[in-house]
Amino acid sequence: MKKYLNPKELPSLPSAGKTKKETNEKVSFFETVFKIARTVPRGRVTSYGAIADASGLKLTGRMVGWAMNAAGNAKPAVPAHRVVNSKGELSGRHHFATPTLMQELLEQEGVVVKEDKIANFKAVFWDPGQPTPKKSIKKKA
DNA sequence: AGTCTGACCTGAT
DNA sequence: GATCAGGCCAGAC
Repeated sequence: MKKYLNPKELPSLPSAGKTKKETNEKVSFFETVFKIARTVPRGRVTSYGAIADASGLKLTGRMVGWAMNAAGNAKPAVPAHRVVNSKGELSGRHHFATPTLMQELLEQEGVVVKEDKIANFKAVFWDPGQPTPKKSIKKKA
């Protein structure tokens, strides 16, 4: 539930990367997430958790989704539409320019979306940490 | 410095 | 099998 009683605006969003001192060479985890997100080939989708794990950092699914927010501001554009939750649902579709844009983009890439969910999620799933999917979607350590 | 949020995930009931 | 609750890290007020 949102407690934003004050309609000031959306909850502060990091400046798409350079939140602190951009003068510092230390890059934000945002770029890391973007880089992995771009690793997903066309027609494939991945999950937030997978990116978080593949990032090598201690990032969690929330951080990934959060970073995806800045994805729209990142350049080149990050294929956030290829990133869904572990259930294969287009959880972030509502955050796109239009709630249907995400599905449209996926369909354009050949991904079958049904009821805001990836039809053959297991089939189109792509693990950034394991580019050679055999059969197991879960890649427990 | 403390609090709250966040496009989530996993385990437990 | 479905629903509930907790936990996770990082950033902004």
